[in-house]
Amino acid sequence: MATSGGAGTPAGTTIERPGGRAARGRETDDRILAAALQSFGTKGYEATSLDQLAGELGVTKQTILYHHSSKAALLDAVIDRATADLTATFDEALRGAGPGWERVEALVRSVFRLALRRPELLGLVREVSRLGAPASTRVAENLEPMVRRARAFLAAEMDAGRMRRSDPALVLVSAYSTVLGVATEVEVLRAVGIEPSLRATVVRRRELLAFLRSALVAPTPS
Amino acid sequence: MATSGGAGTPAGTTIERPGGRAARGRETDDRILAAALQSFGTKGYEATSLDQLAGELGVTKQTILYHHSSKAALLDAVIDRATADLTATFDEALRGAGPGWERVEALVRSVFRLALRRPELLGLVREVSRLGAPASTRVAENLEPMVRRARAFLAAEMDAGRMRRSDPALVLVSAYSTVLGVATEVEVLRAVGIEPSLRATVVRRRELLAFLRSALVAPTPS
DNA sequence: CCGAGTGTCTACCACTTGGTAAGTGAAGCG
DNA sequence: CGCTTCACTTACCAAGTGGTAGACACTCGG
Repeated sequence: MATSGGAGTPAGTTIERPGGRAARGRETDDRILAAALQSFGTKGYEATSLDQLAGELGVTKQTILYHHSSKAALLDAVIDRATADLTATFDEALRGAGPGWERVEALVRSVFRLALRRPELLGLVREVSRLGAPASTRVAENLEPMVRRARAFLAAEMDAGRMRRSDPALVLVSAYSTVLGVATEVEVLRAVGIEPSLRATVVRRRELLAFLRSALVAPTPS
Repeated sequence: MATSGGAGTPAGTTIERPGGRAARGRETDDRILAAALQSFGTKGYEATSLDQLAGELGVTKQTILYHHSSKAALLDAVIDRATADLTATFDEALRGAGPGWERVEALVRSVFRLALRRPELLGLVREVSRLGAPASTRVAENLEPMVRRARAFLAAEMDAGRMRRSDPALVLVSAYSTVLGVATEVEVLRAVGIEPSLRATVVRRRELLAFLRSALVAPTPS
């Protein structure tokens, strides 16, 4: 019932906003991308159908295919937007942070905030890494600058003797897995008897930081 | 061509083995479960179709549905088998291990061996935790004894002062995420420039153990 | 006011999905 | 022998899947 047919705006009434005709298209595309990100990131790519996506938007599937030539192309666009969001978020978080360990803390805080407020972003990363190439390659490329900076940071900290010496790339993967896991693996947490709640999440973040700190920071030569 | 029609055994020739008629059914079901585990664990549940699964087995889809009333039921059966395998593998690994940290090492070694030899097992765990209930509940229930033992182990080590004191459940999740991530997240590893190879895997395991050891073991009061 | 272009819709399409109904052949049992 | 049961098949089906073709409405530059 009326999933299509312009239920959003009264028939014939086209809103006249600055930008005019072309702006409506971009606005629709924005909504498409937002809904697709939500669905891909939480339900998964295969489990999301264009029909159902269109239904949620009050639009027909063909409108989606007008803006993105195929489902795969839509995923690419979603990835681009999501990775841009991620980079921006982390840049923002790091802008205010001081040097050294503070930066790690800022990043972890940022991830936990994302896990609460925009779980679909982290979900998409997981989903795409599961899907493999070519989608995963795209994510990797988009995040490459961030990854490189992170690796350089770790290397510098190790050189300065503030972090335990080892392969920065491997440490990065370990830390990544740990953080993303603790922040997002709801089912695993439930399995060990941790129900999701705001209070519990704060505790979890604190414990995770302690875990990471022990794992990374060089033993002080007292 | 000839995906169906008993291409496996010459028409009319029914193998007369001890066990006879009823044993053939169990054998087919074994092959079904093995193929389903493989596909669910590597390609994913939704990305696996019964038709294609049947094709690989040289059997019709209806044969699968004869043994398992639905795709979901098949997943349940696969989960039961996989979790039993996992439990057996880890029990075996722990049987020979000594006390304390040696047990963690034995477990990590075990996970890495699985990642190389039976990646579909670990893949299924990831996949199911992604799918959520009711499948994830089943995994959780099946692995509950193991989880409980692990938590008790951690608690005991902390009590004995050999491990850094903190919430055993949270430490378990952290360690779980780290180990499974480093062992199985091929795409993430590729993203930081680590191509999968046997040599690299050994190095990865050693570094991971160092990472875990720093994270978990209590600082010796020297 | 006209023609081009943009954004969206209706109407299809070929194909695949999980699942049902009904049957077939062989083995086991009285 | 006939009857049942087991293992499996052929033949379908309704409901989706991603994707194409073509029309319609509406806006804007000329």
